[in-house]
Amino acid sequence: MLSLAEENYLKAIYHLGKFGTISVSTNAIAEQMQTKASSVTDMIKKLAEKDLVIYKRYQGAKLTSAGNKIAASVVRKHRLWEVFLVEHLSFSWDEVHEVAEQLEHIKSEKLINQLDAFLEFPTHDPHGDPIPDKNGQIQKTDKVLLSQIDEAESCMCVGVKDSSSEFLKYLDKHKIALGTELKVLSKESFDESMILEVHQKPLSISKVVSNNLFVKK
Amino acid sequence: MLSLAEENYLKAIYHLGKFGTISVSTNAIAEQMQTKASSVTDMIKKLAEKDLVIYKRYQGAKLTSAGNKIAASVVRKHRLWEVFLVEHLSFSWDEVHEVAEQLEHIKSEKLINQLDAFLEFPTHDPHGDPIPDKNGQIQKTDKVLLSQIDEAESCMCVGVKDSSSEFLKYLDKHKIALGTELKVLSKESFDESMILEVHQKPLSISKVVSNNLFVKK
DNA sequence: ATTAATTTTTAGTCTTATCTAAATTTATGT
DNA sequence: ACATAAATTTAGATAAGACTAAAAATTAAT
Ligand SMILES: [Mn+2]
Ligand SMILES: [Mn+2]
Ligand SMILES: [Mn+2]
Ligand SMILES: [Mn+2]
Repeated sequence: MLSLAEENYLKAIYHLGKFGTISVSTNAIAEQMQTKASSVTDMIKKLAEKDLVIYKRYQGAKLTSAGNKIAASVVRKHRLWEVFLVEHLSFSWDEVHEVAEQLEHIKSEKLINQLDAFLEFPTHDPHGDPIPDKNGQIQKTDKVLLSQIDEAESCMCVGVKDSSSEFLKYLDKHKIALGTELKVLSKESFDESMILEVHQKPLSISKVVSNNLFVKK
Repeated sequence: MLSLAEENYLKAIYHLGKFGTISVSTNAIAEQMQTKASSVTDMIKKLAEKDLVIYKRYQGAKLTSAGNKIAASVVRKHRLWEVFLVEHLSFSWDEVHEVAEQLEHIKSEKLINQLDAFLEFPTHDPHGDPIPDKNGQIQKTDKVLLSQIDEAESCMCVGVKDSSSEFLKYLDKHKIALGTELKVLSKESFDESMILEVHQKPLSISKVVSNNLFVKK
């Protein structure tokens, strides 16, 4: 049984390693975990000892299939709890992350399977991120950043890249939620800002925004 | 903000101290916590430092009002989660305790208040134990042990003193649940066993059972 | 009132997870 | 190729929470 710290390190490597093939650098993990590189070295040695990561000195760490499975299970729990908080406890999407960070470490197979059923087997969390299945598999979607959309094209908001409370509140303010239809009226090449049509009204957004909003055509 | 260990010690003292007035002995806490007396001494010193318990060397520990409030809040969370697991996630009453031991440490005011509302403000957990309110107050009921009931009297099962999985499964087997009506047909003075009428059928139970079942007349 | 038994505390050690500072290895620039 | 910069690891320290063994205080028994 893994400690909370071990689970968090695996999750950090999972998120940074994107597709499992790349080795993640010590410094990158340190930044993600808000800790020091020396602490990371200690931990990845321990995880390597348990065959959860592959570690070669000065070469960073990569999840093994056992490590990937555990990390995916933690992410699965995190995202299922986020759905629960939004759907049943009236949390808004900018409030759930902190609590889910705690709930993701609760250890009970039955709990998570029953929660999954109670929520009617959701496929995505409130931020549009996919929920891994029991085997850690995620169904990848064809979402793309809003900044990639051409002028005059329409699309639907399906996720956020930056899920900070600040960005989510910005979206709330402008009535942009998952499922909202967007149309790109024009793009300014100078600063890469855009004018959108949202709910029949024009809205000017900066590149920071279009680069953090996932859409589907 | 308190650590998980600190919260568990406060809860142990809360459960052992019953009405808050009595000092709880180091050994009693050690047994409850499944740890050694020396570890308890270290911890109650730390809790005394934080003004959560009153500690005098060789005299055991007693919760302060601040300590009592925190302990009651942990118990509140434990019992609310137990209700959630039984009512919404199809857990049986003998499966909830272990998971609630973990969930009781999740820190979020909003979470617990929303959970309370979602559950429609339950007053008792699946074992018949009262749920403290936001201020740590519990409404005491007039429940009594089944062993105290006289021959020919009827009563209703309202709680269990022993909430071990073994005892709960024994009750399940004999179709005794909270709300079940019981009638004492006879009492054997020799071994203090009883014959009950349950669901229109006679059932012989030992003193161990009648001493661990709370009823209301 | 002593002695013996029990309870509690102290002293010292261990593990986990963190840190700082110094040493080492790898990457980069000329 | 060599010097310098950056990244990573090692060494040593610290804090929380647990343990064992020994000492001290309290309680019980004669
Ligand atoms: Mn999150
Ligand atoms: Mn999310
Ligand atoms: Mn319980
Ligand atoms: Mn209970």
